[in-house]
Amino acid sequence: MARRPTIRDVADRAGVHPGTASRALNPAHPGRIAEPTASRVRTAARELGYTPDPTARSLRTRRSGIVGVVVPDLTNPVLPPIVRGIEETLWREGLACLVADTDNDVEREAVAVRELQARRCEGLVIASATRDSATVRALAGGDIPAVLVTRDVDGAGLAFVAGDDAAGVEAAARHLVDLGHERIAYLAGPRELSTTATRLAAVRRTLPGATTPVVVFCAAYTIAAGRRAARGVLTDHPDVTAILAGNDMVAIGVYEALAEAGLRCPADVSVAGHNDMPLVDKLAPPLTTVAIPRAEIGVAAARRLLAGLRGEDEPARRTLLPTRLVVRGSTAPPRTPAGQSR
Amino acid sequence: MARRPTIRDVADRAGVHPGTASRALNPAHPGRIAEPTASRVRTAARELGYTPDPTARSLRTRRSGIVGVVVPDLTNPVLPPIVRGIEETLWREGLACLVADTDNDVEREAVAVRELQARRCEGLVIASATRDSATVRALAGGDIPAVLVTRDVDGAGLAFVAGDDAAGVEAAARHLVDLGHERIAYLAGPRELSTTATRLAAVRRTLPGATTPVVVFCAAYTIAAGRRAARGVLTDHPDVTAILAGNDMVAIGVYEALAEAGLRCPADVSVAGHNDMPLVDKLAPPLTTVAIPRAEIGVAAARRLLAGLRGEDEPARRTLLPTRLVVRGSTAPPRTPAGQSR
DNA sequence: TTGAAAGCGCTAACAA
DNA sequence: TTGTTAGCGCTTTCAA
Repeated sequence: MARRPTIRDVADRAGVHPGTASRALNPAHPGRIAEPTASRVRTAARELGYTPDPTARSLRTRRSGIVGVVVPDLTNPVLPPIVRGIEETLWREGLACLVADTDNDVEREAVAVRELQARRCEGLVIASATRDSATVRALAGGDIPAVLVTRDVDGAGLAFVAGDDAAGVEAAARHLVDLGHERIAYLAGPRELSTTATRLAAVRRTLPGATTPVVVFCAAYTIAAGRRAARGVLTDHPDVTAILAGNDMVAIGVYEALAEAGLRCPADVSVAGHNDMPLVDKLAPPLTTVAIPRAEIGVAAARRLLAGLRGEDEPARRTLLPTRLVVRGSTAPPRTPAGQSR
Repeated sequence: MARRPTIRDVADRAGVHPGTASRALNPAHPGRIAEPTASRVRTAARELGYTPDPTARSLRTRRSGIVGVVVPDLTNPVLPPIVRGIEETLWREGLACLVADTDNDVEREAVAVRELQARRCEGLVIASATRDSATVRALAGGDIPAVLVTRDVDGAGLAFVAGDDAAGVEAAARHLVDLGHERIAYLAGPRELSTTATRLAAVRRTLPGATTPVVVFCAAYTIAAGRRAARGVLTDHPDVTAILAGNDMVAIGVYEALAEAGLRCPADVSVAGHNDMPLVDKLAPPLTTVAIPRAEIGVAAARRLLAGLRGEDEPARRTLLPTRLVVRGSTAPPRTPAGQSR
């Protein structure tokens, strides 16, 4: 037999009707099957090496067994572990992941979601390109469940799973204050990301009064943007003794700006980042940063989606997983007495 | 209309038969359609917001429009850019990627391939867990085309796309020799990977005679394995003045072992890596390494698969893309006169 | 050039 | 408990 076996072949071999064979192979469905019959069918299926055709099954059941995963940039080290967590968890439940990389482009995000829906995916996990994505917002109340990871979208009202950035940033800010820093700059990420707002709010909340931070927004979460922003801060606010960066890439940009300015870290300026991406513990100096539970975020997002697929109604709209401040060599007490400029 | 429009709805609206509507929407097929009719159908489709159901189409055409991408570990920084390149290229051709992460486990690799085939994927792009994967070997001469990326499988005879590691390693080795190093150690990767063999062979070819290298295999491409291997080398061969590492993670392990031993890089020992992974240019010292064209490898692999899908017969079984030696601060001339021990 | 009809492989409602 | 029948939405032969 050249073509692959169908349910008909199995039924013939077991001497039953295709419908019966189908039921025998898909238990727990309406219409119990006598054990001897079921066993005969299973044997026939095994002998033939039968695997149900997912396409035909999908057409009939209107379930594709496919979940769409939309990410802004697979190259961003935060995302692969998350995708991995999603993928493993879903795969274990018999769901396959179609992954789409939008390259941080809203247009491509729209195309990806449309394409995914055309392919009848049953659910979506999305790390959106921007916090005001119309595409994502349109998903709310749609016919398939969607879960946002890492990046929330304003007013979408969708399930959201991420690390508890606020707590992490708060710990980082408090750490700097405890070291004795009084002039702290915060290099926020790009305005179009929800993470930027979350982290910035946490900083503002944690550094009140005397230690009111200098805040500068970076155009992107990149080394170059961080370097530019840090240059500005060092020029305009020479009394700053600590810089809290929106993420690790930005923090590395700060390292570069400090080197350019002939300043040393942490002797002259302390620096802290966010994400604890690979190798930041090997930098000179090793970077103090906020570690986020990447794989767990992926797993939690997948679980949340599975709950949505089962029709469970929003048990928890927001799931924030614990983050952890990792203190390394880039933060130290300010060298100069408080209040004194360099 | 609650349900999504079918070809029937389009046909009704255009006042034609479904078969005609189908042909009008899929041009270049047998049976030309009169332009006015075609135009009417297209308008109707547009007005209804019709998108063909990929499931039904698949069932009929026996083409799923899905390609399987199997990777050993999405967390390995080499892979995401490759996956991205594959995914973008394929997506542009209307093919979607089902991504499976095998966690470097042969068993899971087998399961993933089986599952992917059950889902009727039309082709596979695989970075195999090991160079002797029976699963991958079984794919040769199978009914769907498969392309190997980065990691080859012995005797599989499948299309293979990767960076030209041999040339890269050769350049690195020659660089060390040119600097004046005469005792060079090579810390090879795990034996079960084809990259290990390729790179090692290149080293052996490049360092003949007097500079015959000390070779040690690492249990894995990790920092810890690199550290262990380097410790051994430093103890057993104190005259070694340069260490070429199987990849960047191993090189970082070497950095650690040197620090433990109170040796400095590059003053006491030069170190070079492979892959040019993110941030190795920010290490202390910045790592000399071989850069591989990651995204391009992904694109090339996808193109190769597309060729296979079109039935083009093996235009080029092996595609090796140019690598580039990036010289940074971790390599320098040996401090001690040649032949003299530290 | 278009219509008619069949069927991809499966499952679910209904009947026996 | 099992068989019968119909049909998911599409494409593609065959006829007209």
